[in-house]
Amino acid sequence: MARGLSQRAHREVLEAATNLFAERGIDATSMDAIAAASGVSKATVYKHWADKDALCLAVMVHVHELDEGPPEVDSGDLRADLKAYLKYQPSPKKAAIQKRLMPHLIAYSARNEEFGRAWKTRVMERARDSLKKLLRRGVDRGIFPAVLDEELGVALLLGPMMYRHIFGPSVNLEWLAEGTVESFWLGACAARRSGLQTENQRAQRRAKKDAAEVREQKKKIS
Amino acid sequence: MARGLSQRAHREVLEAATNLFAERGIDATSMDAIAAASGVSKATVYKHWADKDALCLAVMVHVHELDEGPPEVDSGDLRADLKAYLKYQPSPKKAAIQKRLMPHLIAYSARNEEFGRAWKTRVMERARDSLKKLLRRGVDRGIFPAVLDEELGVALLLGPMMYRHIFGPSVNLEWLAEGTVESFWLGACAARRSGLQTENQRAQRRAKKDAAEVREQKKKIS
DNA sequence: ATACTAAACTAAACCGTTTAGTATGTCCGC
DNA sequence: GCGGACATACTAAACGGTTTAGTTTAGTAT
Repeated sequence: MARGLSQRAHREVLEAATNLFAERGIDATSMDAIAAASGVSKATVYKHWADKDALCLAVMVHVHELDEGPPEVDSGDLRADLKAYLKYQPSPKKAAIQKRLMPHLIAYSARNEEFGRAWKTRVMERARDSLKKLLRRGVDRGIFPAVLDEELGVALLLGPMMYRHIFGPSVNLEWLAEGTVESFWLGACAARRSGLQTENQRAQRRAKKDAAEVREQKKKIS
Repeated sequence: MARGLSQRAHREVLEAATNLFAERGIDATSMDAIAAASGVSKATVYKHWADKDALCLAVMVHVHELDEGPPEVDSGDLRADLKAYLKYQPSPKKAAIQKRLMPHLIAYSARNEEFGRAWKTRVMERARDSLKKLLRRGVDRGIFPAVLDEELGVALLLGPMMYRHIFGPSVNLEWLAEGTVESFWLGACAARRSGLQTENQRAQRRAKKDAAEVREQKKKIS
């Protein structure tokens, strides 16, 4: 055997592609431009990735991996932990790149079905999982109502941050995170007191009950 | 003189461009494709608009004008009105087009600074104004705390809907709207009871006080 | 007189491949 | 351990074929 693929070239191309994508958009960035910017020959780029889509996916994974995500702390003060989670920003520079990259990723996802699915699950699933874990912590400690819908909770907490991300970088991040958690907190606690139950919860209970009945039926048949 | 520019051609091209943009994205839609789809010759398209960017802008304005926005009802039940507002979708067909167009608009805005600002203010300002009006109604009727921050309220209500719009069309719109309003409602009422005051409110009060002092000073001088 | 169509045309950009030649890491015989 | 042989990743450059934005031309319809 002989040499393996150059780590250096790989890294350099990813770096350049990330910057160019963030700066000009994905469609407006040619493979030639990436090769030129990275100082790696185009032929080599095509040795590392089959086509532009593959490179694109790699860039997204790369960017995503750079972002180690918010630390999962448990300070005992859940409300503070939630706020800290929403306030988290990866790093001064990385944040800027991610911010500029996001719109193009969204658009690209809208056009490329497969890529879109991969990206959404990969990127969002982590954030959602982390948040869900925090929410469950609240339920376990009896702070939130036991029937709290996790999907809804994630939307309520992540939504406003996304709104800001796309439409209003004018609004202060810290302040928005505070307000979002504060409102959610009050709402959740109020819901716990009143023993509220959402439509979705009811639907899920119905579904569960139906499933149970179906199982019952099947049992009888077999 | 002779004939003026054909209204029919103008309309037809806008229509075709809108659909193609929504369907394939802006970059992936060629002027040839637009001309072909509209049944208008390419030369004529270039008689109506100087270049692709001009047509692009016209499409955005066109789409935006099509959307008449949610009706401003006042049923007496504010909570129901809020839900109705968030649930609103323009029309079975228009909604689909706007939904598909949105990601591309976001990306286009990210690349075209000037267009981005114009679009964001145009599109968002209306939604925000409508929502703010609803919120003020709640404050006036003593349902929400008097110190309710409108900017925060808009983010809390619109954010989750946007989150769904981009990441989770899987989540049911009606259900999400219900949950969002319900949580906001509980949170706001709880805040009213506890007489809460957000950071931003405090900052604004400080600013107002400062401004008043400045005015006082100026008065003395003049 | 001018808005239109249809079609050809230009000039440039793009993706992805290929070619020719260079550099570099691995393995084998010694 | 060492040096040459070999395999292969690399560079630079060009190329093929397609696609694009935008123009032009010749002719038709209003």
